[in-house]
Amino acid sequence: MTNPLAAKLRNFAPLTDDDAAVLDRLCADVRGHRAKRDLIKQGDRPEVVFLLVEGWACRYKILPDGRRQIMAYLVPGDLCDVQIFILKRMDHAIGLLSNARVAAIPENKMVELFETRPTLARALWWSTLTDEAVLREWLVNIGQRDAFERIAHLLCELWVRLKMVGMVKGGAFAFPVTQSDLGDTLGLTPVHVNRMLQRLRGEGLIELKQGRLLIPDVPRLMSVAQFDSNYLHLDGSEIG
Amino acid sequence: MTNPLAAKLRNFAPLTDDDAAVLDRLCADVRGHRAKRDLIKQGDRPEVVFLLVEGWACRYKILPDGRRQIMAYLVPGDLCDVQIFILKRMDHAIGLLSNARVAAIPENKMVELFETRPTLARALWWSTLTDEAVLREWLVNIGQRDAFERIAHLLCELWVRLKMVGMVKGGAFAFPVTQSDLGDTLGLTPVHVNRMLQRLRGEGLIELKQGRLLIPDVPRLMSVAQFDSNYLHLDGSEIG
DNA sequence: CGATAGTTTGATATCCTTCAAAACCTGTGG
DNA sequence: CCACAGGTTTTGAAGGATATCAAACTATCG
Repeated sequence: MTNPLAAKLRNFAPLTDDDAAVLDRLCADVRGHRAKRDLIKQGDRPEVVFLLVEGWACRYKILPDGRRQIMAYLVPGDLCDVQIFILKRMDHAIGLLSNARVAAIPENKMVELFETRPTLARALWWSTLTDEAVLREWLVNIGQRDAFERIAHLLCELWVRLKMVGMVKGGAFAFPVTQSDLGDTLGLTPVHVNRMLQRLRGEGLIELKQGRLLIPDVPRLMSVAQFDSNYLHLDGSEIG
Repeated sequence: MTNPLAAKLRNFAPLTDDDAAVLDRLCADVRGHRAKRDLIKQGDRPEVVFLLVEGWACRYKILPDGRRQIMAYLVPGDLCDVQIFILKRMDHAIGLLSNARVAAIPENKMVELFETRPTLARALWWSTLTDEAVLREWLVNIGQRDAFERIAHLLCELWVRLKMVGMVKGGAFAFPVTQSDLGDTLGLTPVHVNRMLQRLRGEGLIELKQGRLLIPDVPRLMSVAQFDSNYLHLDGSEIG
């Protein structure tokens, strides 16, 4: 299978075969992990950069009283924390939402790449800047939209991001996220998430079966969500 | 007055006088601006990096139907978007919450600093990483806490951040944020913000007069907010 | 000193939560 | 290959936090 990070970065700028080969070599150390395991825990000292090759993960924080907030989804092609070595301790955890294959990239390889590969370096900066833009958009989502729009908006974003790495097939993608997870990302109870998903299905906006999510009419879902993909900065891509 | 950026960065690592002088020279082009003006608008092509020297600003986004979400506060010492030149267009705006003095730093000066001043470069990376951590914590705040805790948490954060740049005097700081602004940052109506502020005052947690906010008992406010300053990564500082 | 922006108050509506239980999957082990 | 276990989804009823609307009050600034 082709490297999902390369696929993603090509949405920013073209890469040479040489660049792509460098990215492949980054993934020398790929391992399989089971769902629900933590890749890093809150308080850990960061030792490597993780690259998700297959499966889904999330950043999350647990409050003292047990409430959980998910702050990002990581899908294939996503790196976590290119710069992380500057900080002494993780202020949040990264956990797996599904079984996954994950590459661990040591600091020195990362530094070397940034120093010797300006095109790739720029593309990686682009990807961290858009990660941040996604975070900002999630804040808008929770802060301003009601439950129905919130879920719709998140699904639109995931559709675009998975499209970038070629993981949307026939308008559908694998969706290993429980309604409880959705609640913890959107600041809603699982019960209410359930009712809103029913409404989305009822209105023909999504179909959900056996862990795959189908969006029959993407523009329609985008319009109910007031989704505007600008924040993903896909200038160099057909998806926009 | 001493450069607030230098003050801030010293919470990460000690700086030499030489380093501080470099930072001072960055602020060659400082201008006064009036409250409510935008420093940059959504869709603009970024041309300079802004450094807030005096006053407050915020990042915000306006939805098509007029709802506004504030996604960050910028206080003295805060830079916006060190890396911004990689992106073609701003996906959000930066507006002033008060009259302010702002330095505009051209791209080449910024690049030069990163290439010739490794200590400062590391400190600036630290500051952008903590900006991101703040954004994540805001998501936790809106997603998981109720209105009362949300406001309390935000005020604790501002207390710490302003303390870092020496702007807390006698337990109080200037607070030019309207209740409407607060509503737009916390996903609440101004009416409800008003009632929660009354409750905070009623319980003796804050005092608010003539645009200054006093926190008589910081640990107590932190405890009602479940505030834990870890996410600000103040390892090298007394504030923690 | 008037105009404008910001704060405060009250009454009513609603979205979302809470609690509790039933139904439904999915994977695992016998 | 079936049966069971645990997690996940679904349903219903009732309560609570926050929104909405509208108006009065109070600062602030030119």
